[in-house]
Amino acid sequence: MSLIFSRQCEYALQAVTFLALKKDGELTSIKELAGKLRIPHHFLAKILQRLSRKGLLTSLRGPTGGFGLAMPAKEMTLFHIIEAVDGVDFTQQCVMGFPECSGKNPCAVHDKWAGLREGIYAMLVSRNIGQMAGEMKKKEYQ
Amino acid sequence: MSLIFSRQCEYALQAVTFLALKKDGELTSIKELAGKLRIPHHFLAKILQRLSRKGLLTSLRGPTGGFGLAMPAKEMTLFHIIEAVDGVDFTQQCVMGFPECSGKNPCAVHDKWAGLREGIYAMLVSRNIGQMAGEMKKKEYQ
DNA sequence: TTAATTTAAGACTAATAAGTCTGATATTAT
DNA sequence: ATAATATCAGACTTATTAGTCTTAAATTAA
Repeated sequence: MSLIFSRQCEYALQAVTFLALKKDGELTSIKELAGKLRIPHHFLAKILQRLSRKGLLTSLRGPTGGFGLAMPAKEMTLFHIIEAVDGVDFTQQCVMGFPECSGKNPCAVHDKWAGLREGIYAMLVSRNIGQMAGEMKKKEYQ
Repeated sequence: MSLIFSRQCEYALQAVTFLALKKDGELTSIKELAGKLRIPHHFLAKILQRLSRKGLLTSLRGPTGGFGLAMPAKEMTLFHIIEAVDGVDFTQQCVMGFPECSGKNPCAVHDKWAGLREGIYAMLVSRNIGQMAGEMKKKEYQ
């Protein structure tokens, strides 16, 4: 299997995008999120709690409780989420896994990959959750 | 964790590159490969057998036996190896994992990612094992 | 022919990611 | 106060990937 981000990370992005569609300050329960996004309830809970501890979400217990964005959606980049959930090791290692590969001793795709990776990074820091949510709204996902 | 290719796939690329450094038609044992590349012997065996079944390597049993490339190194692309080991699902799915995301109904990074993915694909089909091996030789890896 | 060496094959274990379950704690409304 | 509802926390199970072990079959050389 080839992939870039973990399933946890994908779920995180989807959940946060969903939250960005809500009114400012409004809280959404795990139950609603899990139901709408078809994500296992308790699994999603762990992910949201993690984002909460990282300061990306706010949470409140009890009835009327739930989760909400801890900052304006336009300020929360994809990179924020990915960094919090998966970490950013992919910006370091050799794609081909050659142990000796480095800037001083590059493999044959080292420089090419560095360029592509830079492109991925640029995408992740330039796109924000607000844009993701905007596209959702436009296409009438919900 | 963020990654692109599985460890099996990385090992495969390294092993095939090593084989490309050998004289044409020369066979190399798993023992030598595993030792030089620091890959678990039996794990590597599975990988090489798979590449063999896929027609990318030739193999021979017994003393003086081993594995060799089934085609000229210049004709074997990175994509050949990756396709054989990991498959090429990454060329299909939405990076963010949005289930509804498609060409008709793109997420906010759909088109941007399509471009980056195309760049990755282009790299994989344009670079061959001969080039990887050439870089190895030049930098005196062995 | 026999012993040594190597790939072939598949069952087995270990590590990690994904997902489930249970109980505690906080908050709200009755 | 009490019941209902929600997050919080952690142990637990399942699925997948990584890695190990054992035996068989093929090939070579003495």
